[in-house]
Amino acid sequence: MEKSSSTTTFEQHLEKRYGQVGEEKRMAFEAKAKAFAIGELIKEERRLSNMTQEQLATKTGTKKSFISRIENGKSDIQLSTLYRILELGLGKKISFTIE
Amino acid sequence: MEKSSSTTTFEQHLEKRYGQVGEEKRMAFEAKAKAFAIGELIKEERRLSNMTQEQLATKTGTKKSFISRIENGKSDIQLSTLYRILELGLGKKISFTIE
DNA sequence: TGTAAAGTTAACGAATAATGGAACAAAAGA
DNA sequence: TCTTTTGTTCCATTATTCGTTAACTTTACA
Repeated sequence: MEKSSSTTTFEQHLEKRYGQVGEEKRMAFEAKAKAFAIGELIKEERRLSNMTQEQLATKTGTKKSFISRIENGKSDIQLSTLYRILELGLGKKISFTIE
Repeated sequence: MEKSSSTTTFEQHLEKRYGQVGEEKRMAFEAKAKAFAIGELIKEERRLSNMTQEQLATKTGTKKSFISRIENGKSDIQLSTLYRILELGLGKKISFTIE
């Protein structure tokens, strides 16, 4: 069920999570859904690394409560936070694709 | 000189801008350099779209001064800001790759 | 050259992310 | 079931982005 490594567009995440919806409705929760999608990605990677939220938190110098909020898309995090979690915490390389 | 569309890792951006450097030195300015790299990406895309900072700012509901700060890596922006600029402002789709 | 357009920087409040702690809920194991 | 681990939510405080104006610098071009 877990993907081991992936390129995931936000649209794909939306699709996977909410299914096909109208363009208008989509716009409504897009921002929230995107934050959620990033969180989902982090959660997946963390689990693949066999880490608890607390371990990830310790490694990135924060607390498990913060990790939880991020994974559940409840925080509009800064780019540096994203890097810290993914690279420092999970040892992953992250890159952007713009098209 | 301008790339029309691209997948760019932060490392590639670092290489392009600072050349090969020692691992320790790199760590020192990594965060700053990454913010800068994102800014560079945005600047490239904006220029390819033949827009001024002011036009981009208007389109995304902010001011040119803020766009300038972002493009020059002086602000550790939030994810929502990144989407707003790239998608709403420049009509680009952005996706992440984690490896 | 001079002038206007485009871009940069500083400074300021307002909004909000980041942080830490604690209490609670859910999941996993014995 | 009981116990422990793991994860979630809430609260208060601190730190920083965001939005904005204004002044300054650089670039473009007649």
